[in-house]
Formats: sequence, C-alpha cells, structure tokens
Amino acid sequence: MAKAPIPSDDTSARPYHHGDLRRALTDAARTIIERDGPQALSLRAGAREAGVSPAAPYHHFKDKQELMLAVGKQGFEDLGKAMKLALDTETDPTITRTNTIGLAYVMFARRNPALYRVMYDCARDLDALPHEDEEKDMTGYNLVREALVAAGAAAPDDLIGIEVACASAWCFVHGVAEMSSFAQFDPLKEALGGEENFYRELLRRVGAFSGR
Amino acid sequence: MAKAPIPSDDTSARPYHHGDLRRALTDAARTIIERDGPQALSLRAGAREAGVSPAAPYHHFKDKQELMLAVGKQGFEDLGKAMKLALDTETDPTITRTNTIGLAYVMFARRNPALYRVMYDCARDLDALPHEDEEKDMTGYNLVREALVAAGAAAPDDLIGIEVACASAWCFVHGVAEMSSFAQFDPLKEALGGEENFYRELLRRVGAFSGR
DNA sequence: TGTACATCAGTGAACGCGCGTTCACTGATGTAC
DNA sequence: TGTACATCAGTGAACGCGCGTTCACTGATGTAC
Repeated sequence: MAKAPIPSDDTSARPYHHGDLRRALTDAARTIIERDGPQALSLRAGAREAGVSPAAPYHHFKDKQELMLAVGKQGFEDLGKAMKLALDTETDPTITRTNTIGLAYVMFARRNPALYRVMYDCARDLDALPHEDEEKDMTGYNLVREALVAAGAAAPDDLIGIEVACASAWCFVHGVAEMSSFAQFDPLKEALGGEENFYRELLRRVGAFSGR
Repeated sequence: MAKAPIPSDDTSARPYHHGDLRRALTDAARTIIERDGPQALSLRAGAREAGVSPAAPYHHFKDKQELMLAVGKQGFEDLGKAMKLALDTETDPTITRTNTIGLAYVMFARRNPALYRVMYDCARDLDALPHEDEEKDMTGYNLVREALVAAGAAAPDDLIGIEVACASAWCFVHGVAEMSSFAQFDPLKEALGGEENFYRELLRRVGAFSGR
C-alpha cells in the first residue's frame, strides 16, 4: 500500500523525473510553432508547454538555438519517413515515383506549415544540419534523383544534367510546399475537385522536366 | 550669424524634423533585416538605426506589425518594378518574356533574401497586403499570366488551365527564389559557368509547362 | 510683413513584461561492495 | 539483500536585458488675420 502511485488524478501524478524530456521538449516546441508561430517559441515557453521548470531544458540543450536545430532535424527525419512511407504504400502503378514522393512532401508541408518553415531556416543557417547522419539527410535527395533518372529526366551518365534536374524538381516542390497553405489558391483547389487533385495537377508538371 | 546651421559636422547637423522619417524607418528596417535577420527587427532597433528616439516611430506606425507590413509592401512594389524594368530593357529577342520576368524575380530574391522571406510572411498573414492598391499588387501576376498565355501554356479560353499554369510557374519561381541563396547549389552554379546561367537553365524549364 | 496660435513631429524618461541564462539546491536512480 | 554514495535530472529564485508602448514635454512649422 505504501508506494502505489496516487490514483487521485493520474495526469497530475508525474514522477519527478520525466523519462524523455528531450523528446517532450521538441514535441512541445512543434506544438508552439504550429499553434502560435515560430516567433512564439522560446525556451521558457517550451518548458512551460512541457510542464517543467524554465531551467530544466538546459540539461538537454545547450541553448535556444540547439533546441531549434533539434526541432528542424526532427522535422527532416519525419519528412523523410513520410516520403518513404508513401513510396511503400502507393498501389496505383500509373502514378510515377516522383509524383508519389512529391505529393508526400507537399502534404507534409501542408500539415506542418510552420514547422516546414523552421526546417527551411535550419537548412539555410550555414550547413546547420549536423553532418553526422549525412546518410539519413540524403535519403530524400537520393530517392528523388533515382526517380528522376528512372523517369528519363537525364541520361544516367550526364551527371550535371541529373543535378540540374534534381535542383529543378527540388525547387518546384519546395515552392508548391510553401504555397500550399496560401489561401489565394483556394478557389483553384475547389475548381479542381479538392486539394490533392490540385497538387497532383501541379506535380504532374515535374514530368515535363524530362521532356527532351 | 544667428540661425545658420552649425557647420562643424554636417552629418550631425540633422534638423529637428526629419523630413521623411516614415521612409527612413522602412529603409532602416530593411537594413536590419538583411544585416541581422528578420528576428532582429524591433521598433527600437529601427529607430536606433534611423538615428531617432524610440518613441518617434509611433507618429508613423501604429505598432510593430504595421511597420513590418509596410516593409513587406515596399518589397513587393520594388519587386514589381524590377520585373517591369527587366521587361523594358531586355534586348535579346530569343529570350522569352516569362524567362526575363522569372530571372528578374529570382535575382531580386537573391539580392534581398531576408526581405523576400519577410514579404512572403506578409503575403501569408491573412490577406495582409492592403487591398487599396490591388492593381499594383496584381501587376506581377498579370505580367506572368499574359506571358504564359503568349507562350501557349494554355488556350486563351481555358481559364482553369491558365490559372493552373500560373500557379505552377509561380510556385516554381518562388522555389528557385528561396533556394537561390542556398550554398548547396554553389558547385552546380560553378559547373554551369556562373549563377545567372544556373537560374536561366532552371527557368528554361518553365517553358516545359506549356509542352502539350 | 508681423504676430498669435494650432498643429505636427520630435524627445527622453518611465512602465511592466517575458526572455535567456545561471545558481545553489534537492529528489530519484543506479552501482559497488 | 542492504547500505553508502556518486551521478543524474529536476526545482525555483534570481540576474540583467531589450522590448513594446505610453506619457508629458518641447521644438519647428504653417496658417489666419
């Protein structure tokens, strides 16, 4: 009877040690970013959101910037997973691999617009994303390159041509991703019978990159 | 002898009234944004940069947000001017109008990366850009639509097709614009003999949108 | 042309606030013997 | 299995700072007569 957790209100019965506060903090940061905007994210706000004292984060992150980078990195990992998942579960053989990946990319940005914005900032800040897991970071890029070559966007031995094709596709999809939450496109989305159709119609044009 | 301006140091001999403080403040804001990042812009910093007391801006802007919007709006105006100028001065008839406009757009973003970022944030926040000068705001868009129709991207009576073509081109150019300051593309820029060639090579693909 | 006065566009001091970060601390956990 | 102790992951109070904004003020300008 002595040590049993107090049953009164089990959400308030948090143990002194959190368990995985680092993860809880990045999750809290994502919540804040999406709910109140990237500007609203502070170390204190993150701690508050995670239900922890203002000093607690310093046991897991050197400073605010390190938290931001962790959030961005987590975002890229999740984006990579989303793209892989889409490839693995796509059943319609008439849809090209590039389009499947592209749609997954855009939908991720659509669902996490503020996070996507932060990820982009991280990617710009120097080469901020840590190089330790270059493999992981490259996953998405490799998928795209492979798919573009398969689609005939460039000859397999035309290295520069391949890079340019990748850059084009990347820029295009990035543009669509960022614009995806623009209200300006709402009428067009409706006219095409839904958001997803709109993106598919746009992404179809990536195929045009390979046209001779 | 009485009222003559003190000649000692004419940069320090600013009159009590500024002349055009509103403009000086938006210029100062742009300086700060490009120099220290959008995060660093505060009303106080803007006033400091303009050499004026912290309370002075309140005679010209209701609050910080109004200053930000003014900066964004000014950015769009300048971008529109840059595109028009490029159209008016392009002499090579082998370059399509879409590509001329696109390159001007991308180069503007390349030269003002942080400002471009702020502009985009302004455009996203609600329909933040004031509607009074809808005409002006539409200038760029009209130029693009006209050029795309001229390029055969869609039949003149296919209204939806035109809109989709515009959306595609817009997303693509936006993507290139934002990626233009990514160091990741530096090797490719070099391989293609310079930055401008790189953008031209990318933008050439906008033409592919019209391919049947 | 000169004077009185309303209005405009600045000043500078002050406010309350949330932030990042540090510090000495303490409760919980894991390990050596 | 039990005890001593090092280590880890929290707490909460405190710091100094720059911020947005307000306020009573004052210098400069323009207008009526």
